[in-house]
Amino acid sequence: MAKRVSLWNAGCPVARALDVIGDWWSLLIIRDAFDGVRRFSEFQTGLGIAKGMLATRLRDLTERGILETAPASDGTAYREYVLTEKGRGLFLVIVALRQWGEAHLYEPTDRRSRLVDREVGAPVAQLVLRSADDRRLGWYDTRVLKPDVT
Amino acid sequence: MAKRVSLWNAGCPVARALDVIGDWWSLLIIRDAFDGVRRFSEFQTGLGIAKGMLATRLRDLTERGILETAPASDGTAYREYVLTEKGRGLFLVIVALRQWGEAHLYEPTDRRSRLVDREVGAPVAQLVLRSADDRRLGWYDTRVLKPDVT
DNA sequence: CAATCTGGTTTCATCTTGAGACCACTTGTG
DNA sequence: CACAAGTGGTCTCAAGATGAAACCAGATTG
Repeated sequence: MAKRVSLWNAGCPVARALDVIGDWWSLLIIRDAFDGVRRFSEFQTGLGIAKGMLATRLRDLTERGILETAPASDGTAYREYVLTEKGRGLFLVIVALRQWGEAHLYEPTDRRSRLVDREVGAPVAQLVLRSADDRRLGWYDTRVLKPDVT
Repeated sequence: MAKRVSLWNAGCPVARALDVIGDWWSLLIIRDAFDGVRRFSEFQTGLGIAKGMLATRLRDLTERGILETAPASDGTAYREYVLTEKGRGLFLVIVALRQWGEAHLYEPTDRRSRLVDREVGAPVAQLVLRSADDRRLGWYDTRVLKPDVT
């Protein structure tokens, strides 16, 4: 049996998150959804994903409460896929991936999309992790506490 | 041909990042690396991953400059896998996933690991996106600028 | 120096993915 | 209203990816 392993029962939120959105296409679909893509065919042509894959991904993401379907906003009888509150919560995951990609995967001259402040049009600031009392924290300043062994 | 699609050439840093670390196991390996795991067998038993998979993942991550090998720190002749600077750059991606998981995938009563400030032992603050001039930004305050069509 | 541990590689069965044919229902066009 | 085209899928099949387990060489331990 080579069924894909499930991480759902891990006591680690990272593992559980990856169990839900950790596959090849999910985050790309969600990224496009943030960019305003809503229709099946838009996702399909934009991502170049096989229709079958897209259909199952959209169904899974919907079942997991990350997308929801809505009647088409243009008045036609078709459906649209829109991010739920839970799905919109993934915004910072996408931003973190984007900033890492920008910093480590592109040459300065490479063309790439940029995330800008809608109001001013300027690139957004780098994400920063802070402590509860607002000190700047690097990875070496933190520690993962295992779940309480109640 | 059902070869896995490559996203490397996308003009989108999110896609390119997912091309590098977007598969099932990579981020989990990296998470464990942040938690101090270094040895093959430690990764293997900790993750419950098949040895073959782990071997190829470690090789890929090393080739891609996210991990590097070093002589074992305990003086034996074995090797260790350690995050590079580029790999450590993924810290905020892991944190973002963790915070999303905590917020949306757990009941308040569920046992789970927590990320704390090493110095004080208190949970870290929520990540926040800010504009260049330090205003707080939500997803609706931002926009993705397509690459310049030079 | 024999037993065991570490860090893999290989093999095989099964699952997932990608590509494309096919289909029902909706819309647009005349 | 009739019909062509568009939308949103499902189904099938070949090939790639994954998981489990056997196997192995070199390092370490007793």
